[in-house]
Amino acid sequence: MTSADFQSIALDGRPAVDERLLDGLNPRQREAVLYRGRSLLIVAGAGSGKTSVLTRRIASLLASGEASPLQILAITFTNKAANEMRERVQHLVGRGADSRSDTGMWISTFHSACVRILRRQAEQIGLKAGFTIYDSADSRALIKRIVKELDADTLNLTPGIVAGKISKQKNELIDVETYARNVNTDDPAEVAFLEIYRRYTAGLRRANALDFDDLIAETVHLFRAFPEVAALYQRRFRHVLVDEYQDTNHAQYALIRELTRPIKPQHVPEDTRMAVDASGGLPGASLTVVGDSDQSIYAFRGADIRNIVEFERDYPETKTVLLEQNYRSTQNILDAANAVISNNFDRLEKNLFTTVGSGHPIIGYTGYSGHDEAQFVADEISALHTAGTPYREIAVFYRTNSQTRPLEDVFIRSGLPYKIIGGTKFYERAEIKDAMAYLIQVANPADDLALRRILNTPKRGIGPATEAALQAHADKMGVPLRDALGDAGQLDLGPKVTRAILDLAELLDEAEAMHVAGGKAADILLALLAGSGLLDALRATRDPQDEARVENVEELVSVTKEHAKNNPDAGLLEFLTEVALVAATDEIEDESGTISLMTLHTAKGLEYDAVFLTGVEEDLLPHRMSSGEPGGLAEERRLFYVGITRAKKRLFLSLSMTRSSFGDTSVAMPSRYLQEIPPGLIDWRQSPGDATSRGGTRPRALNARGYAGGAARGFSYSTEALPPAPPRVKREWASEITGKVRDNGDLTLEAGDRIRHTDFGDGKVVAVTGQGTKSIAEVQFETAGKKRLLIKIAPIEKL
DNA sequence: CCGTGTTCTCTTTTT
DNA sequence: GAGAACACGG
Repeated sequence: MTSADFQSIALDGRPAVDERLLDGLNPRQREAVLYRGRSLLIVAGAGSGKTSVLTRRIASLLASGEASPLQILAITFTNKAANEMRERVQHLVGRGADSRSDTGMWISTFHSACVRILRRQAEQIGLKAGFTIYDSADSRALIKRIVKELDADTLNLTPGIVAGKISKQKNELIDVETYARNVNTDDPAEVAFLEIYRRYTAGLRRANALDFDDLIAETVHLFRAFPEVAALYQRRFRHVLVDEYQDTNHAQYALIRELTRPIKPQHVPEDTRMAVDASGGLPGASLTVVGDSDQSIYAFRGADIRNIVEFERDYPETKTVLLEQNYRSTQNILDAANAVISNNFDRLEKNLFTTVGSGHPIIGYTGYSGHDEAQFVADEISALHTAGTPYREIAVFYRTNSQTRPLEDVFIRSGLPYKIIGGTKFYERAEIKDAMAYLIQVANPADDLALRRILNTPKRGIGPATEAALQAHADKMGVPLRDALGDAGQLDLGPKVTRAILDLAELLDEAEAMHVAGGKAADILLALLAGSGLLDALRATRDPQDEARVENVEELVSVTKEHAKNNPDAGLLEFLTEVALVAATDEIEDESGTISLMTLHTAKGLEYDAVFLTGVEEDLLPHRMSSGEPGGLAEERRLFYVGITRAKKRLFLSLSMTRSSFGDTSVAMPSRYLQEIPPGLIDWRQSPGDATSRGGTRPRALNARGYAGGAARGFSYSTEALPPAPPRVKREWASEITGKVRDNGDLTLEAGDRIRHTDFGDGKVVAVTGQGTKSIAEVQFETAGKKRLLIKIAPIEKL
């Protein structure tokens, strides 16, 4: 591109772009595709077609010749989003957009992009290219060792707290030395934390390893310490685009900042064909960020909502485009979403609208137990499926992973095909981590953590005492543990143990030779499995679970083979990198005919015809843990908002009167956020009021529309779609939310007992099911018919 | 050193 | 209610 081209585009801001690229876009979206300038902020409400805008923007840059694929860097939140974007761009421009090869554009996550940069530039920051990426469990293990060494958990420094604190420092780009300079030496806890942080950092260094947060932070440090390295990437990436910008943390923000800095004249090569400015330097790359502060749900991970709210301040010449038209959901769903989110103050005013019409009402249901709630979900899914909704278009969301259990129980019993996205992942299974540890140790012999994991797996008689002896020897020689294995003969250990250690050393050496010679992950893994006897040991036991473990390890072998097939050039390192960075959503297969179960967090960015949002209860949504933190309740509300806006046609909100956690069950109350939805939008199959005081099966017509509650709370929403409010009717369950739930204590009933209910009068207990607080009595009333009542909280007395 | 049985923590969300 | 950490006996 010549200087003249650049100028003309910058001035009139309207490049000549093939009309077909703009097909079907509304004026705002067109503007977002076509604007040319230093920086662009696209505030994209949920479902406003931002992926479409982003892909067309990239395609238009390529099609008009303003950019070559090489000059594009697009950052997404997940690998799945990256793949999808790459495919769509490819489809639009009709040519290769392969980010894997260095000739293509980079469309990847923050973490993948940084690993690519760091593997190339590893020496500069004192690492070897084969560095290990520690996942949270690995970091936790290392921290745990250190905490134990220092006996630090005595003063509230548990591994979990320390891990969170270290992560926080790194996300704020505060390294150990910076932290040390500002530490309050009078506070023993802070001093202890500093020492842990120091040893943790040293431990990672020694192991030639980086944790998740390091991937970003170290790249920023690299760019700041070596301007000529930064210039390499600044010259290359002339167009930087960031998706889900609201969830970037400070380190990620700094990374973008470094990448888009103007390039100083001394870093501009003589022969550049790019447009230099008056001083001989190059202007910074153009930056496009897309985000929605209403969907910021990762503050706990350091995401800084200010990054988007204050974007215009940080990049003063920024153009802002607001996308409010929603192409995903029905008006009913959007009304609910708008009403909920409008309770958050301090936000960019935004109101989603659609032209598709109001659609179905939102369906609500209150179960007696988590199991009962799950049964409702399963029944409705069966009905939807019968009516023609494919399973893959149905999703069930929940706040915490522990809520999956009753859902799984019922789904299995109902024969519904489902897949849990995230949760206990394949790669977190012990046997997989064992096999992976062999591979990691081969790729990175300095990784003591990986070696310790496999030292005695499978059992070869190397216990804690032997490990300590090896470690002592390694420390004395100042070498990694791995190098100590070869010296086992000098350590005065038993002949059997010595033999075992030397065998292991030999096996690892052989595998390392394969790796150095460019061997494939699959071949190396097979050699390691055969040589170590890991599979044989699992096959030999009588533990029935080991059968599944064998299958899992075999599955891992297929994964390595599959990886080699898809990436012919990839070796062991590429395989390990990919595994380390897989995200929950990457597991979703679009073709599969299964229902997707996932947390609200992993639901972000996805959409389904029918969405079930379960566990809409106090202490769950908002989660109990969130109420203590500043902004916690607002973030939980955004989480609820994200969940609602995933639904295209049907939305189901459900909760339960009781919830079991920790083994025993407790009474749950409806979420405060339910009150924020205009009551007329929800058709309660069984409202919280029905479930507590009326025993269920209340005629639906009474619940359907027109309760006056809610409006009093002062939120604004379009009333046009609703019928006029009838004269004030008793608010069905408002008081139940803030007021106390009735509690019958240890009242126990059994079949044959006679009871009196405040609404239904006298009746006889037919049967009692469930345990403890969950027990339900089936009662035949003299006048009201048969009802199911939750014994602990129903308004009843024993006669 | 290994297996078994017991107690104790733990659940927020994740790249 | 599960998984990890610890204690104890072989």
